[in-house]
Amino acid sequence: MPYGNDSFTEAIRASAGYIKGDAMSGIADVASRAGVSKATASRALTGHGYVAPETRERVQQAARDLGYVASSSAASLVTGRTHTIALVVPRVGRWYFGEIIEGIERSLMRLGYDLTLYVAEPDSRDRDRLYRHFLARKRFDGVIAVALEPDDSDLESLVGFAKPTVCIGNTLAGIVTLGIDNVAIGRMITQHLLALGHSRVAFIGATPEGDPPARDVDDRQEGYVQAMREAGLPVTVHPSALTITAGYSAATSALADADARPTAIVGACDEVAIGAIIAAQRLGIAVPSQLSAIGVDGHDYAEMFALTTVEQDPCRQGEDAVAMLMSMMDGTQPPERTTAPARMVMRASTAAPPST
Amino acid sequence: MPYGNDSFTEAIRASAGYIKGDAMSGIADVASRAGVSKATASRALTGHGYVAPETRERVQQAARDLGYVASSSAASLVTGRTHTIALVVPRVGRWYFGEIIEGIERSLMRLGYDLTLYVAEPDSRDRDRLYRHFLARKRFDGVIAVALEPDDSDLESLVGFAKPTVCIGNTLAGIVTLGIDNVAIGRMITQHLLALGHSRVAFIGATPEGDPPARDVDDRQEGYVQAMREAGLPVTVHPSALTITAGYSAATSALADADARPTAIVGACDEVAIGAIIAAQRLGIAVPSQLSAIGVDGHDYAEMFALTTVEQDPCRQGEDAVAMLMSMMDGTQPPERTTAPARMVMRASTAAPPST
DNA sequence: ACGGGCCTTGGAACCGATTCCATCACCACC
DNA sequence: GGTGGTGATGGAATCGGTTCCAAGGCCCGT
Repeated sequence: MPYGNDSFTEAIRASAGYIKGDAMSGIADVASRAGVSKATASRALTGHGYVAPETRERVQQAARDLGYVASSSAASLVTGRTHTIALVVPRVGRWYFGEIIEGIERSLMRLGYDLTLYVAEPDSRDRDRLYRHFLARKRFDGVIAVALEPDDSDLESLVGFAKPTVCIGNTLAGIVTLGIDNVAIGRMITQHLLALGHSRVAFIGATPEGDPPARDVDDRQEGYVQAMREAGLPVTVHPSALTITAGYSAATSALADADARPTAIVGACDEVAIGAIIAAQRLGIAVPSQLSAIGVDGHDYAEMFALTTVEQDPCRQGEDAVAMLMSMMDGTQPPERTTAPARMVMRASTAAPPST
Repeated sequence: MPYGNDSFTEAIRASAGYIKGDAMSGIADVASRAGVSKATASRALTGHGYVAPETRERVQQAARDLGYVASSSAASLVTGRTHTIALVVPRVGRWYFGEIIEGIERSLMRLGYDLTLYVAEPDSRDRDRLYRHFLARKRFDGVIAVALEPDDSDLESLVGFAKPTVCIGNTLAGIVTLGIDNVAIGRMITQHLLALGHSRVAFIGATPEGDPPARDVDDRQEGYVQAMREAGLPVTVHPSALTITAGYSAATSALADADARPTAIVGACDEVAIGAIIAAQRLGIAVPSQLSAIGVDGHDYAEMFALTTVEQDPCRQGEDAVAMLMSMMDGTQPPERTTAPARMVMRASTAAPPST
């Protein structure tokens, strides 16, 4: 007798802790309990093809009775669908990424999809493994990538997977993209400060030397530079990682020289701007009367620090990305570039510069 | 001729964007290119069973030539292994959870495992779906759950999955658990304040009415209560969510009454303690001369706020949880309860109470 | 009454791997 | 020389679903 006979499998199941073969029944069990063939049972449960309503009900009842759960390996083997979405993020710690993840997760859960999470810094050596090994297995029906900075060969393999792909927060040629208009926002917040009368405006949050590139903040910086140039004002840029702590350090040194001190600071993101506000407080520089600060994101903590900022909704962007992916899987191609909404929120961290 | 004949599948593949059938070759292709049977090819690639070294090399070369990637659905169907770990967290935004996720992800990536992420608030109605639908599919070889608060029926199904399970940060009967000793830490930080001479010590961060329970902070609170009782001092507890913002609000009202104001605050976690420090600053209460604050976690921002705290390493805990899971899959049962290390870090947020 | 279309169902092929079992070669040792 | 053990390999069964195809029943229009 071939392996896999009943008593053998039964023993395995028992040893694995299943209750009297109650769990782990296959579609054949469901079919026989409902008095139909496997084919009909499958149709009844998946909803594909014709099944008499009365038969469907009987099959579903049988499935319920047995606690039947379809084996997704078996199903994917033949359908090619995994009901899984792969999500690639550079990190999970930052507020922005956390919000996106939660938005995506919530949507997927509603749709019955699993989320496979890959965390890979753009420059890390894990990245190669990610593309050649993990993504290459194609255990997903679609990919959402956040702030992705692939090199050419990465991009090639990404396209080669031939799966629907949506990128959040970064524009990549040939890939559907969703995100705010960072250049425009960089201009907008800078111009807001200029309109208040500031002329010594510094940008904090440029990508530090040696760090992986981050297109989104680079674009905001670009917007700042454009606005300053157009106004004929000098550009001052300070590198900083995108955390409160890093923003604090960068701002502390940026504010050190009392003579050349800026009267306003553009933070690459809210974390940086908040760090700058805290730095100013510690240095005894009043905000906003002596120093204005503005950020981008709409971070949870922005209101508490009375930070004027441009709010975006990354959670919503995650949900939208999922919706776009689903429509792509149905054959509808969304526009290659969607601009997510953002709106400026005035708070008490910006004001006219000191009259001196 | 049955469906699935060559020209048909070829057409499908072509329409899906594959390059000349170059990609998507099966193990049969590899086998025939290497001049061996499927069985031998499988053994050569998986490393199970006898294969002549020279043959193995030939098969591997053939696989490389064809860009062969095994179908994991097919493999799981027969082996029952998915090479996936399910992770259940209540949220991703908080620092603690983010660190754990990153630690787990890093370990799993090294091991070639995928991570499926489920975000489910303990009390949400998604929770039912999580247990009955998502986890029931058993598309994983093991589960890591963080700060899980399952009800009895949830727990029953969790055990019923008969898969290795590790819980971080919360003790559950019959489940392998990893985490710091929250009660002891609650006592320790309270006693630290008492030793400095404080007698009006308030705890901020009790679970607000109606919020899902959180055993870890409840235990810290329990430690605080024990220490206060032992010292014969009155207990004061303020509810607060576990964020800087919430801690700020809670502390603001806790510090409002200048007469009965505490001289020291125990934060349920660092976020709350930091919120309290900010609140004190805004109220013009000097830290630490007029108010001491202490937290738990070792948050990224703790140093910046000079916060005395008890550091833990959730990232490391994530890595350890993965290691425990792997050993369980090899048949080694780790101890049911492992206490993760934590150490107190003295900074400038704690001092003797004002002499008045 | 008959051909055609629509439901409904069952039998069997199929997805792509893994692994059991049998076979065979080879060597060692009694 | 025969027996036994180990290494290497291939054929075929198997995992558990999904879907193609054939077949039968029914209703409708002519």
